[in-house]
Amino acid sequence: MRKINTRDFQVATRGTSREINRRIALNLIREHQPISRADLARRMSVTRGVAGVLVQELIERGLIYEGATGEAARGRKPTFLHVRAHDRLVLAADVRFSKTYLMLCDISGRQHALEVWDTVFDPARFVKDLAARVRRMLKIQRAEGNCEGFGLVVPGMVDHRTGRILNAPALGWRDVDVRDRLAAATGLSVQVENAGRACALAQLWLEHGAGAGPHSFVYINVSDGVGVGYVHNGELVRGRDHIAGEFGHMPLDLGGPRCLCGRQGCWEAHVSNLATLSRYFGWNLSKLSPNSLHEAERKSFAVTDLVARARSGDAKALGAVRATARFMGLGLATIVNVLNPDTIYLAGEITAGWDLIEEPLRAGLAERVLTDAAARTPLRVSSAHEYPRLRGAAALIAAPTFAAPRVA
Amino acid sequence: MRKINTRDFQVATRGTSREINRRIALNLIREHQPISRADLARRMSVTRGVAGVLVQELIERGLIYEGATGEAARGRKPTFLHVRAHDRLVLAADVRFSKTYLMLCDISGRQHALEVWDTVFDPARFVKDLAARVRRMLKIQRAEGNCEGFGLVVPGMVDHRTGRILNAPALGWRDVDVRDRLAAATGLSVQVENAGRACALAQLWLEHGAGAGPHSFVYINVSDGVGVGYVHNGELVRGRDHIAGEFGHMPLDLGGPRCLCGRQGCWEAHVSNLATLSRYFGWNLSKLSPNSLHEAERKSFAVTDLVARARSGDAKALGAVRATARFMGLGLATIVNVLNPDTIYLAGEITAGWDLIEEPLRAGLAERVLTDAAARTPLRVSSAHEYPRLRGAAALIAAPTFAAPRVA
DNA sequence: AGCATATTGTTCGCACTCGGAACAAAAGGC
DNA sequence: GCCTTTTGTTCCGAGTGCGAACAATATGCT
Repeated sequence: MRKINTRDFQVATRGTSREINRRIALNLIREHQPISRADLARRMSVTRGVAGVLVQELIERGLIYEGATGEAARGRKPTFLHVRAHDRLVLAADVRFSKTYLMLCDISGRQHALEVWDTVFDPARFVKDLAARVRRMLKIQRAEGNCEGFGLVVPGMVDHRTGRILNAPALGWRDVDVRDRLAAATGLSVQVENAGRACALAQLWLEHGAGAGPHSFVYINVSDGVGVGYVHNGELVRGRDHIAGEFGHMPLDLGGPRCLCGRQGCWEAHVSNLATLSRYFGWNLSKLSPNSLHEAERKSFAVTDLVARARSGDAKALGAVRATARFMGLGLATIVNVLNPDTIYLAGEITAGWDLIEEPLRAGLAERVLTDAAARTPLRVSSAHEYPRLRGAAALIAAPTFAAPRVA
Repeated sequence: MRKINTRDFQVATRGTSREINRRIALNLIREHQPISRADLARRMSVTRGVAGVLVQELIERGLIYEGATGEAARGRKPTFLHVRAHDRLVLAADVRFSKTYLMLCDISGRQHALEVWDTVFDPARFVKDLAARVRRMLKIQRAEGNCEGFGLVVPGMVDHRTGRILNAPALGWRDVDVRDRLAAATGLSVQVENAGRACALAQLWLEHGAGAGPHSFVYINVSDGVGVGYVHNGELVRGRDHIAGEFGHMPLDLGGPRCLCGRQGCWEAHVSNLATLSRYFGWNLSKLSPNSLHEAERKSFAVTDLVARARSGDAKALGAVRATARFMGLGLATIVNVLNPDTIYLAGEITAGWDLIEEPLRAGLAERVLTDAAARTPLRVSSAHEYPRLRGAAALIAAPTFAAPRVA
């Protein structure tokens, strides 16, 4: 029951019905491939005649192709249809504090090439360097002129509409225009997005069996900070100022531990990797410099190691991990009470110890959730796909092909 | 950029384009009435021929009517079109702890009749009594057989799809089916919804100039508890278990004051009328019975009186009101960080003292909001329309006439 | 081998849609 | 009285889904 926005609507033309049905057909083929025209017609509840025309148009536009002939118990054998994906390439990049990742993949997220190097922090040099690597990668992979776009993922707040990076503390970037500069330097259409939201997009568009997945969910990545992406009705929620989903800094405890953002008691200050390690080492957060986590990293001791110690019988490590888990649950309770999503996906180093943390996490959740049904909200550790952020960057480019047409 | 749900989609038929454009036309007429066919055609960017057909069909369906002839500087004078509203009646009821309200109004929310009486708490007797009053009201108003539906608003969690009231502590109702019983007793189609969400619906569908209003907003009503409705993209967010929007019980302070829900530190426990009065009278919340608020009511001293005292120079009253305002701002900060709505509407007794509370409220908001832009999120005290909950109940029935058709 | 049956995929007429142009109707200015 | 302007209607054309008939292709039975 959506209200029509009378200041921004889309009148239906003669071609609107076709447009709608073509998109539906494309998505059904994507999720049930290989599939015949007749089967498609049955799934859409239209005649085979209509399905045939839709398929013809999708083939002409290069979105699908005819494959082998299938088997049938009786009657004429069907010709199978497939979505054209393996030769439709996109570029994806992920800028992090330590490293920058660049991947060439197809629109279903299958990797063709990958390159990793130390992050360049100066925006101008960053763009120049990245553009050069892009050109080289496209040349080596013989993909010049055959790349449909470039998705860039950044740890920070991003205005996806204008492509400006509003604030990325880990990189020291503030109000930097990366999209247009990168587009000019590479000749590609560039999309920029925040890391947490990108992961949610990857989950929505690229996960296997995504058709059967929920259309309203929250994706939570707990690592240096807490990255969150909120998808409602198959649509990423970005918000008026592009900050929607910033659950990391909601307070659990106004007088609680100091957060890197300068405030006290943020959820992030209770559950980030730094918070978990601090519990183990007895660090005093309010006296730590913002770079302490990277010091710990340099000492090459991360949450993954802490989980390993907890697993091998270190009671103090187990205690630290489970304490974090309880606070994770308490924060999730607010998310459940407020957004009441179909599913919550969890990611981050600490989820490697899911068997250790599930019980205290669910206890924390149950402690503050309002109904029994809500306490049973499915929690799923994000499937172990590699590079969810890069896949999200790819989804930025792939999604428009498959998305519902804008209507009414 | 919405993903098509392949398990629940709507194929376009021959009539889909017409359906879409008819709805757009209806909404444009509603928001710009009186309006001519030619003007409608210009606003829709279609030819006058198409607009003429759409208008003809809307007239045949009884949704609009032709009114007077307008004036024009030159040329043939236009015939004005209006949405038919004044003779399309709906019933709206609002059940509260003290009183139950029943209103007969038209689909634009204009009141025709109103009745108020002491709430009956036994569900069976409640339904029987309410149905009798409905019949009488329809008879007196000569509206029998001319009422398009019945919207019921309840203080508690409601499964809008099945019409079951899951939990309404103020009424002592738990898992009660009211909709079907009420539908059987009155012969009307009945819709049930939670109070906070109903207010949001009223704001979305019935406010004057709603066409110019935001399509993503949060409506917050602070009174006995905190009622919230969240509208995203012109659509009310209800959630998997129909609890979405329960911001009242997010923690500000895990060790904070005890809440009526049994937990500690909920936002509601900091800002409800009971919390505000407790600050003034020095009550100890953890020792209060759940009915303390009603005791205060019986003493006929409410937050409205507290605001009056604050205004007349009672420093302690002013302090209590402003302390609540700061906590309201702190909670709003989480809402802004998480949903980042276009606008936040505020309602409740304490907003009567908006000039007193705006400054500490905005200070609390700024304290925890992540960007300057977000701190500037428009806060608007809900326009002083009477009975927002009853108007919300009416909107439950009126909305389907104007909502966007389901497509793709 | 010949025929019935079953299934896939195509083709055609029909009713419906928007889009554009021509038209009639109604008003004011000269 | 005629021109100009604006509104509202009518018509035909091109594009749509829908149903039925059709051709193509396979299997099973006699």
